[in-house]
Amino acid sequence: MNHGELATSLLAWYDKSAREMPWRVGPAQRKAGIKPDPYRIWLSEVMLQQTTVAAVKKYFERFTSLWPTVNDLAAAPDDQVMGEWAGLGYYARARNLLKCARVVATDHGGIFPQDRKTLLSLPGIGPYTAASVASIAFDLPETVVDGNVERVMSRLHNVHDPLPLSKPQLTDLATRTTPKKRAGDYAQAIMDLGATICTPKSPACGICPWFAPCIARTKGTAAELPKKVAKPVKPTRKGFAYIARTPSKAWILERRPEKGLLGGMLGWPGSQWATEAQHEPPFDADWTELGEIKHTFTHFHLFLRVMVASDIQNISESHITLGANEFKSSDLPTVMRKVFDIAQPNFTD
DNA sequence: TAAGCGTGGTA
DNA sequence: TTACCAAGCTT
Repeated sequence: MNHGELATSLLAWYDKSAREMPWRVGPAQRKAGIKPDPYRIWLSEVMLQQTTVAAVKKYFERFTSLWPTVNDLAAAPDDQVMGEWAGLGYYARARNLLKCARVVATDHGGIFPQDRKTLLSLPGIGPYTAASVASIAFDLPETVVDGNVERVMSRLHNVHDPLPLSKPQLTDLATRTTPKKRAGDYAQAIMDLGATICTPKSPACGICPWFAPCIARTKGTAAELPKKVAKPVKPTRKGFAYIARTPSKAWILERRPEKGLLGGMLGWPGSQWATEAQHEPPFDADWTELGEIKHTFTHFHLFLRVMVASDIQNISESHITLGANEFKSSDLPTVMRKVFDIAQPNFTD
């Protein structure tokens, strides 16, 4: 089966089984002349970076409700955007999302550039997202290469070289299969295929539109591809988190530095996170230990002992105080929300 | 260039 | 319970 036939058979499958998503313009709608909104495509693609469709849906609805256009988002306050992103993870995405929105609003008159190279120059847009916006939003024949495409290509061509070493080869194979027409539908089709049929474990080869041409299926190696370089074991770190309020019942928090872990997010004052936990309170108080939370980040496990105190007056300038009307635990990154959930019963009024 | 960067679902 | 995994980008 040649590349043209591969694309044709995949598009035929997509025409009848495309999944519905809040940001998606389906194949029937496209044929009726409906074009996607580039802002919504870009926003969804940034949210979908390393994140499941199920997790993204609520955030996408919330963001587009609050900010229907890129100009609206560009005008939003940083703190509000970070708070709305809380829980979705990879917070550099939110910071770059705002930067990108402001570049598009200011330098491009609120109109997204269409070509892949200009898109690639924008904050938070890398090779995958540039190709996905160009193809899905503008129907340009660019090739998306995400984890799904890597997996599908490695199986279709029975590539046993491990990722990420094999990525250039898989990218080349994907590029040769991308059709000049209906590139947007094709990009979504191949990712749908990876997400629903050519899954990491137990692929459903029996109902795959590429059953016949798939070499790994023929050889019986589909489920073991793609090979990946083994990842190192995650180390464990420990620390303390400190929750307290002022006499007027305002919560005492801090804004984390822009760069690094949970950059730009709200958090509770805490100790260093190290091999052994060290009690390093942010201010003198009668601290009580309430319990411990466990949280796993991309590259380490964390145990935090939750300490509480009341009626704190000696606040430093590095702290942020938020009254009951201003503070929402949903503005916190998940690890900090876990800490709050332990402490909250101790603060009844 | 390889490491740093979240979270929730799943087996 | 742990390890793996998901529509990656930045430095």
